[in-house]
Amino acid sequence: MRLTTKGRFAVTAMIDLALRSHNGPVALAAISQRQQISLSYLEQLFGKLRRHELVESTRGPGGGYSLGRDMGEITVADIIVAVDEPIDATGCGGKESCMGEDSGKCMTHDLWTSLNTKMIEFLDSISLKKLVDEQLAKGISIEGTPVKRAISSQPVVKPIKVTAPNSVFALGTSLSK
Amino acid sequence: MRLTTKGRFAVTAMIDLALRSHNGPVALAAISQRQQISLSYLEQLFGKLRRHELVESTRGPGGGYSLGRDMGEITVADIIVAVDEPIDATGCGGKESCMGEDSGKCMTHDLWTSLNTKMIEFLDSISLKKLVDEQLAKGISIEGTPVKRAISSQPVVKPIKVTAPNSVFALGTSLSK
DNA sequence: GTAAAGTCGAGCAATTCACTAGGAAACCAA
DNA sequence: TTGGTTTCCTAGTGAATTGCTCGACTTTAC
Repeated sequence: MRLTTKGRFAVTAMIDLALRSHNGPVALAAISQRQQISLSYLEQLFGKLRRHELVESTRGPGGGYSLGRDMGEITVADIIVAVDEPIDATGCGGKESCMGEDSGKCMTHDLWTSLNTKMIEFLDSISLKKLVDEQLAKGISIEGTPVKRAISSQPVVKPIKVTAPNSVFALGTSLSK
Repeated sequence: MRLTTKGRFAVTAMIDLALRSHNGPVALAAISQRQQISLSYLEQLFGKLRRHELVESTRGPGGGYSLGRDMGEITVADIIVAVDEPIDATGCGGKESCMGEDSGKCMTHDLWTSLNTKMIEFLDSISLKKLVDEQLAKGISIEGTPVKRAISSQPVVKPIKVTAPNSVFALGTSLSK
Protein backbone atom coordinates (compact mmCIF):
# COMPACT_ATOMS: atom_id res chain seq x y z
CA MET A 1 0.00 0.00 0.00
CA ARG A 2 1.73 3.05 -1.24
CA LEU A 3 0.20 6.46 -1.13
CA THR A 4 1.40 8.70 -3.90
CA THR A 5 0.06 11.30 -6.27
CA LYS A 6 -0.89 8.56 -8.68
CA GLY A 7 -3.55 7.25 -6.35
CA ARG A 8 -4.71 10.76 -5.65
CA PHE A 9 -5.16 11.49 -9.30
CA ALA A 10 -7.18 8.32 -9.58
CA VAL A 11 -9.40 9.16 -6.61
CA THR A 12 -9.86 12.69 -7.90
CA ALA A 13 -10.91 11.42 -11.27
CA MET A 14 -13.26 8.90 -9.74
CA ILE A 15 -14.97 11.57 -7.71
CA ASP A 16 -15.35 13.71 -10.78
CA LEU A 17 -16.82 10.72 -12.55
CA ALA A 18 -19.15 9.87 -9.69
CA LEU A 19 -20.33 13.48 -9.48
CA ARG A 20 -21.72 13.38 -13.02
CA SER A 21 -22.43 9.75 -13.64
CA HIS A 22 -26.13 10.27 -13.06
CA ASN A 23 -26.91 10.49 -16.71
CA GLY A 24 -24.82 8.44 -19.03
CA PRO A 25 -21.12 7.82 -19.37
CA VAL A 26 -18.58 10.55 -18.79
CA ALA A 27 -15.82 11.09 -21.34
CA LEU A 28 -12.24 11.22 -20.14
CA ALA A 29 -11.68 14.39 -22.15
CA ALA A 30 -14.18 16.15 -19.90
CA ILE A 31 -12.50 14.93 -16.74
CA SER A 32 -9.16 15.89 -18.21
CA GLN A 33 -10.34 19.46 -18.69
CA ARG A 34 -12.02 19.83 -15.34
CA GLN A 35 -9.30 18.25 -13.26
CA GLN A 36 -6.31 19.34 -15.30
CA ILE A 37 -5.00 15.83 -15.73
CA SER A 38 -3.56 14.85 -19.06
CA LEU A 39 -5.88 12.75 -21.18
CA SER A 40 -3.38 10.02 -21.89
CA TYR A 41 -2.50 9.67 -18.24
CA LEU A 42 -6.18 9.36 -17.43
CA GLU A 43 -6.47 6.69 -20.10
CA GLN A 44 -3.78 4.68 -18.37
CA LEU A 45 -5.34 5.09 -14.97
CA PHE A 46 -8.80 4.19 -16.21
CA GLY A 47 -7.39 1.18 -18.00
CA LYS A 48 -6.37 -0.15 -14.62
CA LEU A 49 -9.59 0.92 -12.97
CA ARG A 50 -11.52 -0.90 -15.67
CA ARG A 51 -9.47 -4.07 -15.30
CA HIS A 52 -10.27 -3.95 -11.61
CA GLU A 53 -13.94 -3.53 -12.53
CA LEU A 54 -14.28 -0.25 -10.69
CA VAL A 55 -15.50 1.41 -13.89
CA GLU A 56 -17.17 0.30 -17.11
CA SER A 57 -16.47 1.73 -20.51
CA THR A 58 -18.73 2.60 -23.40
CA ARG A 59 -17.09 3.18 -26.71
CA GLY A 60 -18.17 5.35 -29.56
CA PRO A 61 -19.64 8.84 -29.64
CA GLY A 62 -21.45 9.77 -26.45
CA GLY A 63 -19.48 7.07 -24.69
CA GLY A 64 -17.14 7.27 -21.78
CA TYR A 65 -16.86 5.68 -18.40
CA SER A 66 -19.42 4.90 -15.76
CA LEU A 67 -19.04 3.42 -12.29
CA GLY A 68 -18.62 -0.32 -12.18
CA ARG A 69 -20.77 -0.58 -9.09
CA ASP A 70 -22.62 1.61 -6.66
CA MET A 71 -20.46 4.43 -5.36
CA GLY A 72 -21.19 3.28 -1.85
CA GLU A 73 -19.44 0.02 -2.68
CA ILE A 74 -16.25 1.61 -3.96
CA THR A 75 -13.67 2.62 -1.40
CA VAL A 76 -10.57 4.77 -1.57
CA ALA A 77 -8.53 1.66 -0.86
CA ASP A 78 -10.05 -0.05 -3.91
CA ILE A 79 -9.00 2.81 -6.14
CA ILE A 80 -5.49 3.16 -4.80
CA VAL A 81 -4.81 -0.55 -4.90
CA ALA A 82 -6.14 -0.65 -8.47
CA VAL A 83 -3.78 1.95 -9.86
CA ASP A 84 -0.78 1.14 -7.73
CA GLU A 85 -0.46 -2.39 -9.02
CA PRO A 86 1.17 -4.13 -6.07
CA ILE A 87 2.59 -6.53 -8.63
CA ASP A 88 3.08 -9.24 -6.07
CA ALA A 89 2.14 -9.58 -2.45
CA THR A 90 5.18 -11.69 -1.70
CA GLY A 91 8.06 -9.43 -0.79
CA CYS A 92 9.72 -11.18 2.09
CA GLY A 93 6.92 -13.69 1.79
CA GLY A 94 7.28 -15.19 5.22
CA LYS A 95 10.48 -16.99 4.45
CA GLU A 96 14.13 -16.52 3.54
CA SER A 97 16.00 -13.43 4.64
CA CYS A 98 12.94 -12.59 6.64
CA MET A 99 13.02 -14.27 10.04
CA GLY A 100 16.02 -16.05 8.71
CA GLU A 101 18.48 -14.94 11.36
CA ASP A 102 18.18 -16.48 14.77
CA SER A 103 17.30 -14.00 17.46
CA GLY A 104 16.67 -10.92 15.35
CA LYS A 105 13.58 -12.17 13.60
CA CYS A 106 12.00 -10.01 10.97
CA MET A 107 10.86 -7.22 13.19
CA THR A 108 9.65 -5.07 10.38
CA HIS A 109 7.61 -7.78 8.75
CA ASP A 110 5.05 -7.96 11.51
CA LEU A 111 5.27 -4.27 12.05
CA TRP A 112 4.50 -3.25 8.54
CA THR A 113 1.90 -5.80 7.81
CA SER A 114 0.01 -4.60 10.86
CA LEU A 115 0.44 -0.94 10.08
CA ASN A 116 -0.38 -1.69 6.48
CA THR A 117 -3.53 -3.45 7.56
CA LYS A 118 -4.53 -0.47 9.65
CA MET A 119 -3.94 1.88 6.74
CA ILE A 120 -6.00 -0.25 4.41
CA GLU A 121 -8.76 -0.63 6.94
CA PHE A 122 -8.82 3.12 7.27
CA LEU A 123 -8.89 3.86 3.56
CA ASP A 124 -11.36 1.04 3.09
CA SER A 125 -13.70 2.79 5.49
CA ILE A 126 -14.01 5.76 3.17
CA SER A 127 -16.38 5.14 0.30
CA LEU A 128 -16.58 7.09 -2.89
CA LYS A 129 -20.10 8.04 -1.96
CA LYS A 130 -18.87 9.58 1.25
CA LEU A 131 -16.38 11.74 -0.59
CA VAL A 132 -18.94 12.74 -3.18
CA ASP A 133 -21.44 13.69 -0.50
CA GLU A 134 -18.80 15.79 1.17
CA GLN A 135 -18.22 17.64 -2.07
CA LEU A 136 -21.91 18.18 -2.61
CA ALA A 137 -22.30 19.42 0.94
CA LYS A 138 -19.66 22.02 0.25
CA GLY A 139 -21.93 23.56 -2.30
CA ILE A 140 -20.32 22.32 -5.46
CA SER A 141 -23.06 22.67 -8.00
CA ILE A 142 -22.81 20.50 -11.02
CA GLU A 143 -24.40 23.01 -13.31
CA GLY A 144 -27.13 21.36 -15.41
CA THR A 145 -26.96 18.23 -17.48
CA PRO A 146 -23.27 17.99 -18.24
CA VAL A 147 -23.41 15.34 -20.92
CA LYS A 148 -25.69 16.95 -23.45
CA ARG A 149 -27.12 14.65 -26.02
CA ALA A 150 -25.95 16.85 -28.82
CA ILE A 151 -22.21 17.30 -28.62
CA SER A 152 -22.69 20.85 -29.68
CA SER A 153 -20.19 23.33 -31.00
CA GLN A 154 -17.87 23.49 -28.05
CA PRO A 155 -14.52 24.62 -29.39
CA VAL A 156 -12.62 21.77 -27.77
CA VAL A 157 -10.63 23.72 -25.26
CA LYS A 158 -7.26 22.10 -24.99
CA PRO A 159 -6.18 21.25 -21.48
CA ILE A 160 -4.21 24.12 -20.06
CA LYS A 161 -0.55 23.27 -19.99
CA VAL A 162 0.96 23.73 -16.60
CA THR A 163 4.62 24.45 -16.19
CA ALA A 164 4.75 23.42 -12.55
CA PRO A 165 6.42 20.08 -12.08
CA ASN A 166 3.58 18.38 -10.34
CA SER A 167 0.36 19.66 -11.88
CA VAL A 168 -1.68 22.35 -10.24
CA PHE A 169 -2.63 20.40 -7.20
CA ALA A 170 -0.80 20.23 -3.97
CA LEU A 171 -0.10 16.62 -4.64
CA GLY A 172 3.19 15.09 -3.70
CA THR A 173 4.15 18.06 -1.69
CA SER A 174 0.89 18.55 0.06
CA LEU A 175 0.29 19.70 3.56
CA SER A 176 3.39 19.91 5.63
CA LYS A 177 1.82 19.05 8.94
CA MET B 1 1.79 13.20 3.04
CA ARG B 2 3.28 10.50 0.94
CA LEU B 3 3.64 6.96 2.13
CA THR B 4 6.55 5.16 0.57
CA THR B 5 9.29 2.78 1.49
CA LYS B 6 11.40 5.70 2.57
CA GLY B 7 9.14 6.48 5.48
CA ARG B 8 8.95 2.83 6.36
CA PHE B 9 12.68 2.52 6.54
CA ALA B 10 12.72 5.51 8.81
CA VAL B 11 10.04 4.14 11.12
CA THR B 12 11.75 0.77 11.19
CA ALA B 13 15.03 2.37 12.16
CA MET B 14 13.36 4.50 14.80
CA ILE B 15 11.79 1.44 16.38
CA ASP B 16 15.13 -0.30 16.41
CA LEU B 17 16.63 2.77 18.02
CA ALA B 18 13.85 3.05 20.59
CA LEU B 19 14.15 -0.63 21.48
CA ARG B 20 17.73 -0.21 22.66
CA SER B 21 17.99 3.41 23.64
CA HIS B 22 17.70 2.55 27.33
CA ASN B 23 21.42 2.72 27.87
CA GLY B 24 23.33 5.19 25.83
CA PRO B 25 23.31 6.16 22.16
CA VAL B 26 22.89 3.59 19.42
CA ALA B 27 25.28 3.61 16.48
CA LEU B 28 23.88 3.60 12.98
CA ALA B 29 26.20 0.77 12.03
CA ALA B 30 24.37 -1.47 14.48
CA ILE B 31 20.98 -0.52 13.10
CA SER B 32 22.31 -1.02 9.63
CA GLN B 33 23.32 -4.58 10.44
CA ARG B 34 20.16 -5.51 12.29
CA GLN B 35 17.70 -3.99 9.85
CA GLN B 36 19.66 -4.57 6.65
CA ILE B 37 19.54 -0.95 5.63
CA SER B 38 22.62 0.57 4.08
CA LEU B 39 24.63 2.72 6.44
CA SER B 40 24.85 5.73 4.19
CA TYR B 41 21.15 5.66 3.53
CA LEU B 42 20.54 5.56 7.26
CA GLU B 43 22.87 8.50 7.66
CA GLN B 44 20.78 10.51 5.25
CA LEU B 45 17.54 9.56 6.93
CA PHE B 46 18.88 10.32 10.39
CA GLY B 47 20.20 13.63 9.16
CA LYS B 48 16.62 14.59 8.44
CA LEU B 49 15.34 13.09 11.66
CA ARG B 50 17.94 15.07 13.58
CA ARG B 51 17.05 18.31 11.83
CA HIS B 52 13.46 17.67 12.85
CA GLU B 53 14.67 17.07 16.40
CA LEU B 54 13.29 13.58 16.57
CA VAL B 55 16.73 12.26 17.44
CA GLU B 56 19.90 13.61 18.99
CA SER B 57 23.39 12.68 17.96
CA THR B 58 26.54 11.99 19.92
CA ARG B 59 29.76 11.89 17.99
CA GLY B 60 32.87 9.98 18.66
CA PRO B 61 33.48 6.48 19.98
CA GLY B 62 30.55 5.08 21.94
CA GLY B 63 28.39 7.67 20.28
CA GLY B 64 25.36 7.29 18.09
CA TYR B 65 21.80 8.45 18.15
CA SER B 66 19.26 8.71 20.92
CA LEU B 67 15.64 9.75 20.89
CA GLY B 68 15.05 13.48 20.81
CA ARG B 69 12.12 13.19 23.16
CA ASP B 70 10.12 10.55 24.93
CA MET B 71 8.98 7.77 22.62
CA GLY B 72 5.44 8.41 23.65
CA GLU B 73 5.75 11.88 22.16
CA ILE B 74 6.99 10.72 18.77
CA THR B 75 4.40 9.59 16.27
CA VAL B 76 4.60 7.75 12.98
CA ALA B 77 3.39 10.89 11.28
CA ASP B 78 6.30 12.84 12.76
CA ILE B 79 8.78 10.39 11.32
CA ILE B 80 7.25 10.16 7.89
CA VAL B 81 6.86 13.90 7.54
CA ALA B 82 10.47 14.35 8.65
CA VAL B 83 12.02 12.16 5.99
CA ASP B 84 9.62 13.00 3.20
CA GLU B 85 10.58 16.65 3.14
CA PRO B 86 7.37 18.25 1.91
CA ILE B 87 9.61 21.06 0.68
CA ASP B 88 6.80 23.54 0.79
CA ALA B 89 3.29 23.36 2.06
CA THR B 90 2.10 25.63 -0.69
CA GLY B 91 1.24 23.52 -3.67
CA CYS B 92 -1.87 25.13 -5.02
CA GLY B 93 -1.61 27.37 -1.99
CA GLY B 94 -5.21 28.54 -1.97
CA LYS B 95 -4.78 30.75 -4.98
CA GLU B 96 -4.04 30.79 -8.69
CA SER B 97 -5.01 27.85 -10.83
CA CYS B 98 -6.70 26.49 -7.80
CA MET B 99 -10.21 27.86 -7.45
CA GLY B 100 -9.17 30.13 -10.24
CA GLU B 101 -11.84 29.07 -12.67
CA ASP B 102 -15.35 30.20 -12.03
CA SER B 103 -17.75 27.38 -11.36
CA GLY B 104 -15.36 24.47 -11.24
CA LYS B 105 -13.55 25.49 -8.09
CA CYS B 106 -10.65 23.43 -6.95
CA MET B 107 -12.54 20.34 -6.01
CA THR B 108 -9.48 18.35 -5.25
CA HIS B 109 -7.97 20.94 -2.96
CA ASP B 110 -10.58 20.56 -0.28
CA LEU B 111 -10.80 16.89 -0.93
CA TRP B 112 -7.15 16.11 -0.47
CA THR B 113 -6.51 18.40 2.38
CA SER B 114 -9.34 16.70 4.24
CA LEU B 115 -8.25 13.20 3.33
CA ASN B 116 -4.69 14.21 4.04
CA THR B 117 -5.74 15.49 7.41
CA LYS B 118 -7.46 12.23 8.19
CA MET B 119 -4.38 10.29 7.17
CA ILE B 120 -2.15 12.42 9.33
CA GLU B 121 -4.53 12.22 12.25
CA PHE B 122 -4.44 8.48 11.94
CA LEU B 123 -0.69 8.17 11.70
CA ASP B 124 -0.38 10.78 14.41
CA SER B 125 -2.41 8.55 16.70
CA ILE B 126 0.27 5.88 16.58
CA SER B 127 3.19 6.67 18.83
CA LEU B 128 6.61 5.13 18.66
CA LYS B 129 6.04 3.80 22.15
CA LYS B 130 2.97 1.96 20.96
CA LEU B 131 4.89 0.26 18.17
CA VAL B 132 7.75 -0.59 20.50
CA ASP B 133 5.38 -2.09 23.05
CA GLU B 134 3.80 -4.16 20.31
CA GLN B 135 7.19 -5.52 19.40
CA LEU B 136 8.04 -6.27 22.99
CA ALA B 137 4.69 -8.00 23.46
CA LYS B 138 5.54 -10.26 20.55
CA GLY B 139 8.38 -11.63 22.54
CA ILE B 140 11.26 -9.88 20.89
CA SER B 141 14.01 -10.13 23.45
CA ILE B 142 16.74 -7.56 23.26
CA GLU B 143 19.45 -9.85 24.45
CA GLY B 144 21.56 -8.15 27.14
CA THR B 145 23.29 -4.83 27.18
CA PRO B 146 23.80 -4.12 23.48
CA VAL B 147 26.17 -1.20 23.77
CA LYS B 148 29.04 -2.63 25.75
CA ARG B 149 31.49 -0.17 27.18
CA ALA B 150 34.42 -1.96 25.70
CA ILE B 151 34.05 -2.12 21.95
CA SER B 152 35.52 -5.57 22.09
CA SER B 153 36.87 -7.71 19.34
CA GLN B 154 33.76 -8.12 17.29
CA PRO B 155 34.91 -8.95 13.78
CA VAL B 156 32.90 -6.15 12.20
CA VAL B 157 30.43 -8.17 10.22
CA LYS B 158 29.77 -6.39 6.99
CA PRO B 159 26.10 -5.88 6.17
CA ILE B 160 24.90 -8.73 4.06
CA LYS B 161 24.53 -7.61 0.49
CA VAL B 162 21.12 -8.37 -0.89
CA THR B 163 20.59 -8.90 -4.57
CA ALA B 164 16.85 -8.32 -4.48
CA PRO B 165 15.89 -4.94 -5.90
CA ASN B 166 14.10 -3.62 -2.87
CA SER B 167 15.94 -4.89 0.17
CA VAL B 168 14.72 -7.87 2.07
CA PHE B 169 11.52 -6.38 3.33
CA ALA B 170 8.20 -6.37 1.65
CA LEU B 171 8.46 -2.68 1.22
CA GLY B 172 7.22 -0.97 -1.85
CA THR B 173 5.35 -4.00 -3.02
CA SER B 174 3.90 -4.95 0.29
CA LEU B 175 0.58 -6.55 0.96
CA SER B 176 -1.67 -6.61 -2.07
CA LYS B 177 -4.97 -6.18 -0.28
C1' DG C 1 -18.39 7.31 -44.27
C1' DT C 2 -17.19 10.26 -40.58
C1' DA C 3 -16.26 11.58 -36.23
C1' DA C 4 -16.34 10.59 -31.33
C1' DA C 5 -14.86 8.02 -28.05
C1' DG C 6 -12.03 4.09 -25.77
C1' DT C 7 -7.69 0.78 -26.31
C1' DC C 8 -2.96 -0.16 -26.71
C1' DG C 9 1.95 0.52 -26.92
C1' DA C 10 6.31 2.93 -27.48
C1' DG C 11 8.91 6.30 -25.68
C1' DC C 12 10.67 10.42 -22.93
C1' DA C 13 12.15 14.08 -19.49
C1' DA C 14 12.17 14.62 -14.81
C1' DT C 15 12.15 12.96 -10.35
C1' DT C 16 12.67 9.75 -6.67
C1' DC C 17 14.74 5.54 -4.44
C1' DA C 18 18.19 3.12 -2.31
C1' DC C 19 22.64 3.01 -2.43
C1' DT C 20 27.98 3.81 -3.09
C1' DA C 21 31.96 6.60 -2.40
C1' DG C 22 34.79 9.78 -0.30
C1' DG C 23 35.86 12.81 2.67
C1' DA C 24 35.39 16.11 6.87
C1' DA C 25 34.62 17.08 11.67
C1' DA C 26 33.87 15.82 16.46
C1' DC C 27 35.16 12.93 20.18
C1' DC C 28 37.60 9.61 23.10
C1' DA C 29 41.54 6.88 24.51
C1' DA C 30 46.21 5.45 24.33
C1' DT D 1 50.01 13.43 19.51
C1' DT D 2 48.02 9.80 17.14
C1' DG D 3 44.88 6.97 16.09
C1' DG D 4 40.03 4.91 15.90
C1' DT D 5 35.15 5.60 16.15
C1' DT D 6 31.45 7.83 15.10
C1' DT D 7 28.46 11.44 13.03
C1' DC D 8 28.15 14.76 9.17
C1' DC D 9 28.13 16.29 4.35
C1' DT D 10 28.31 16.21 -0.72
C1' DA D 11 28.22 14.13 -5.03
C1' DG D 12 26.99 10.71 -7.97
C1' DT D 13 24.63 6.30 -9.97
C1' DG D 14 21.48 2.68 -11.77
C1' DA D 15 16.90 1.46 -11.46
C1' DA D 16 12.31 2.51 -11.10
C1' DT D 17 8.40 5.57 -11.12
C1' DT D 18 5.78 9.83 -12.64
C1' DG D 19 3.30 12.28 -15.63
C1' DC D 20 3.12 13.03 -20.14
C1' DT D 21 3.30 13.00 -25.71
C1' DC D 22 2.51 10.73 -29.85
C1' DG D 23 0.73 7.47 -32.97
C1' DA D 24 -2.05 3.80 -34.40
C1' DC D 25 -6.05 0.98 -33.71
C1' DT D 26 -11.07 -0.57 -32.62
C1' DT D 27 -15.76 0.29 -31.59
C1' DT D 28 -19.87 2.76 -32.22
C1' DA D 29 -23.45 6.63 -33.13
C1' DC D 30 -25.07 9.46 -36.50
